[in-house]
Amino acid sequence: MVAGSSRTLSDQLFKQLQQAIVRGDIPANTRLSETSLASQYGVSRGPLREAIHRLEGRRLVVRTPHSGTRVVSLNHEELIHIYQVREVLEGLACRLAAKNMTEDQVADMYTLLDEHSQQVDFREGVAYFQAEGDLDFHYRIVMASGNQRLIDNLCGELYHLVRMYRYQTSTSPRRPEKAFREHRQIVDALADRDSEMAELLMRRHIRTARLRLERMHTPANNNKEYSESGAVL
Amino acid sequence: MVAGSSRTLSDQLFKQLQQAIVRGDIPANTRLSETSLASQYGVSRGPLREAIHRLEGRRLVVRTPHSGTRVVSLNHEELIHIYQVREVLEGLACRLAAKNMTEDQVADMYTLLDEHSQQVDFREGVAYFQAEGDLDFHYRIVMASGNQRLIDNLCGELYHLVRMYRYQTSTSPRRPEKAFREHRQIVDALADRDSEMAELLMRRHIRTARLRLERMHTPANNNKEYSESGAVL
DNA sequence: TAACAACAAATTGTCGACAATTCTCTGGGC
DNA sequence: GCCCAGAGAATTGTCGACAATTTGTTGTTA
Repeated sequence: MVAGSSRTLSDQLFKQLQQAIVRGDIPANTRLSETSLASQYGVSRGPLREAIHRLEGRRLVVRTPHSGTRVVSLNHEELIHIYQVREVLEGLACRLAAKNMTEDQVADMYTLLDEHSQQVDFREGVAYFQAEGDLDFHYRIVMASGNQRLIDNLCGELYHLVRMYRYQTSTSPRRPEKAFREHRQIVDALADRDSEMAELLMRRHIRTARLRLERMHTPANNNKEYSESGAVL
Repeated sequence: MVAGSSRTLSDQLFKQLQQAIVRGDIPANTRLSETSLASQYGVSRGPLREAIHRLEGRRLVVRTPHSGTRVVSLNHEELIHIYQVREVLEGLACRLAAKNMTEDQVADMYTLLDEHSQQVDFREGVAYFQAEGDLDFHYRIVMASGNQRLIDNLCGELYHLVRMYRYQTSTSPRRPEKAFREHRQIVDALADRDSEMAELLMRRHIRTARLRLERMHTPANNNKEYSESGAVL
């Protein structure tokens, strides 16, 4: 038991397993054996079962009675569905953030944009940095919304799933710059306290990503799980 | 063990407890003792703990380590937050339903409207019928969206919470008729396959309910749980 | 050779007991 | 009379063992 010293074993296991799944250490569609995992983490089956049940609540694993639990594996359609939900939820987050953000938080957003503007120029490893930076960007706006339920939905569930399924946007290498400009527009709207515009821009920003996903839909990769790779926004 | 014969004890307990909480048989903020509940339902603590963990995933109970779990109790602000999320999610559901609904489903919606139009006239017990009918109306649209994640979010979580916290709209007795007209407009948009209009109307419909909630906010009832009563939409 | 049935192995579901932590109540002191 | 400390009780957390169900295999039969 090395990291994440929570109060109870179940909490520790929950965090460890969640991190392992999101980071890809446990690949999608992997079967989670209770006995082997219990011995692997050096605990009994009781706390491990509870952790798995909580992962099920977060929709990170799927459980079938008497049969076993598997790490969630999204097909093309399910990923599109997630982006549809994400579009409206982040639109709401942006609208609320425009009202509730402090001036300091707005200033921090501009600082973040400056950091990203430097990274966009580097072609090496831009996918990874841009991906993490992008999630950071969205993360901050959601946190500033002040709506705890919205925060839980996005940061506690959807972002984990999105992080699992990042795609290389190989068809359009100029996408990072466009995404960056969109980010700038969004922050400008936040600074202006223009909540309507902020919601509209964020929805369009994510809708763009979804349409890109939909375009790479072929009968071949339908009903087929994706492998982890690059960034989409 | 009388009803809801699921495959496993944990499933049965989960459904029973969820129903008991939503229907108000177990009031909000009630402390759930594992031992007493276990003996009450005639099972061991193991399955009951797992059911409670799943309820925690659905956000119907709140658990504090080593201290116990309580039925969720929403204050005014949290209920507003739920309606904010509901507004955008149901807007999305309506937009998708306008595209995906079959002609038969549209016809069923008109049939449902006819049934409601008769109930609206009855002043006796109109709150209850209107409340259930309203949830039925929204429920069908969400189910027709075809987005499973959206369905889970709304029907599996938010609706249960909304059902727990229904308010008597005592300030405006003419609200049911207005709500009914709004429902009719929404169905018309669905029939026209006008997804933009459908989303806009549904969002406005729920926003109206939220604004009514916000108006009945006073310092007295802030941070105070509400009791179950009538309908808001 | 293919299909079906019975058996065996593995895995999950359930239970009761023990350990650790928290809350409460009582007693003493200021 | 009020506050703090400590012991006790109650509740939750954890564990190992047993029971029930599913799955894979093997053997038989058409």
